[in-house]
Amino acid sequence: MLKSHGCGELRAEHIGQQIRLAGWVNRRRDHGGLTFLDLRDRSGVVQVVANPGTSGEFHTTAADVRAEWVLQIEGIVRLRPEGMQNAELPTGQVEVEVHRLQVLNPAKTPPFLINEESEVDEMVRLQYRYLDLRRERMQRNLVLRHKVIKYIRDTLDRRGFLEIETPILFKATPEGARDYLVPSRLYPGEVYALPQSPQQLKQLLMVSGLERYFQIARCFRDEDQRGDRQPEFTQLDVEMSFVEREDVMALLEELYTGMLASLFPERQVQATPWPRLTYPEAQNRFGTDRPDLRFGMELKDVSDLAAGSGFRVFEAAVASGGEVRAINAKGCAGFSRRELDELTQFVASFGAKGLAYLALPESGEPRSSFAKFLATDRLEALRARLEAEPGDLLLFVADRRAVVLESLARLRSHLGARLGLYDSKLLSFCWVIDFPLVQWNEQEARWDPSHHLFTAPLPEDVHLLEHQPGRARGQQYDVVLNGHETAGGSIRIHDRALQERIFQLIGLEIETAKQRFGHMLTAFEYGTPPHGGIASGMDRLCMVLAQEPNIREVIAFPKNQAARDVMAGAPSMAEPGALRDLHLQIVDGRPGRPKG
RNA sequence: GGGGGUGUAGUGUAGCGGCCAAACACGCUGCCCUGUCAAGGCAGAGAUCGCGGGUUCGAAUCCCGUCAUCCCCGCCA
Repeated sequence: MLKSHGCGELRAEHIGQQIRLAGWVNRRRDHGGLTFLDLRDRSGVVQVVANPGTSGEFHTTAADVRAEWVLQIEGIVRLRPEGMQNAELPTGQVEVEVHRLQVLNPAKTPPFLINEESEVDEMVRLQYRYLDLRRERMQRNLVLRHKVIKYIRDTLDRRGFLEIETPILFKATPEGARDYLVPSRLYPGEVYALPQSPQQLKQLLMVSGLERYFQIARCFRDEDQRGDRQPEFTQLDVEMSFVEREDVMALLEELYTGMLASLFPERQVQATPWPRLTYPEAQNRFGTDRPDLRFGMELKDVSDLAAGSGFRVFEAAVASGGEVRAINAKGCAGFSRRELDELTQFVASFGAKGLAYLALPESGEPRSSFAKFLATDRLEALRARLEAEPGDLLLFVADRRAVVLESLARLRSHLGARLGLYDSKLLSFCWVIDFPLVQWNEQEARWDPSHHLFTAPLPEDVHLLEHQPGRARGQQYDVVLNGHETAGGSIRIHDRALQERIFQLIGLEIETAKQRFGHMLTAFEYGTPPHGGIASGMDRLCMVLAQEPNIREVIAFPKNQAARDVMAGAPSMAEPGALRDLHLQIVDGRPGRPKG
């Protein structure tokens, strides 16, 4: 080893020891006759001192080095002189007196500062990701991610789970997200698909009798990006045999609760055990199936008060089968016209045709877009329902139910963040259960599975499949963390006949199903144990734990918004020979861009 | 596919029709300096204001287009 200690490990107990260090120059403070170098490696930073008296010729070398040069240093750990200790630094009691200094590698001046947490344009960070990863923030995040995954592996191992790898080259499934396809060289026109998740494979492992499987699985989906969505992402994938819904839920809750206690004891969890909401309850109270429970501002149905109120917008919505709902933005009665316009524009992007308001100032007359149409007793009833006090601002959307829920749910999160209604360090988990098994797809005029097509219905709801499929609940469960969908799973169908009824229900011809899932259906005929599982997004979990605004900050080499790797320049144009091998011809599209 | 924001030295920003052959901070280069730790002092280099076109007597500044990037909608079983 080129070093005997990590820079950040040195303490008073090392005083007097002859040691070797190797690392990067974090900072140089040159006083002419005396030169300080902060030497950095993954373990931290320690001050190194060179002067002509103790370091001889190496003092000159020390004066010549620059930030990010790679050095090896031999020297003695000294107690720092009285008054020169640095309480800010874990190694601040000591310093290393240089006896020998070797430049292992000089460095160009980096495009941005490595040694401080300055804001840098993300494109530059991604282009020089290897330098960005040298910075404290990213090292901290990667360590956090490692610890999270290590904890999961250790704990599941102790609980009898096997970690089993599944193929990256697999079979395309037209349902769901767009697949990444890999053309086959050996079979013209045929393709592999990268898995959107190991869903089918883990169920087959249950058929195989492995009973308890998990994997830290890379998943691929060729859809447009978001701050919390990358083309490839990592899931904790779990599947268990001979379990019921409660068993899987208990496993994941214990796993995460234990992890937080063990790795993040300082982080406050809002409630344990995690609250449970049924899907209808989540929809009704928060307008979404991934409610952020860190704050209130629940949606209140005021359709009954809106009907026949005299305000045509409200009346019309209710009369045509829609709803009127409202939220109470506490203390926001002072919002300006401009601010209200902004909120209106905000909900408009989710389909709301308008945003009615009733502002109740501390003093003076209420301001409202509709109050003049309403009788006093109706206004009073509205105030009462929304528990409005002087200073509050009530915001109403009247529309189709789906639009009302969506736009108010979004408005609620928007306001929650904007008004700082919660402690951003707080962790608020909840379960959402009892999802409808299938949802009506208006465009295609058919029933679509709301989770996936192997999800089992609740036993007591099976009879509904025939005539009221929309009312049948699935044995599905989602974990929501601070408004982010963090995990989701279900008990699967292990009965061939029931599986075929589901195919029938969602309009999947049995022949088509056989083509796509024949291996599954056949497998299920050979003694399938009842089984279920869950999958949890590691990137989103780590993002929340690291308190980062997007998952790129917890991924070593992420793609940008346009799904490009700006460091390596991927994707890039294929060599003509490679295309020929793959039996491919480019018939359309822009020629490739030069790599960044 | 659509909407919005941003683009000015290496980095972060200011300037938003003439006072700008562009300012500040950090970084960088050189010199001075033996107790600093965001070291300090002095001197200096570094930008055709993303790109193209237009309006104007005059454009970093206004308009159009384009590219890049971020956020969002659609999409993501």
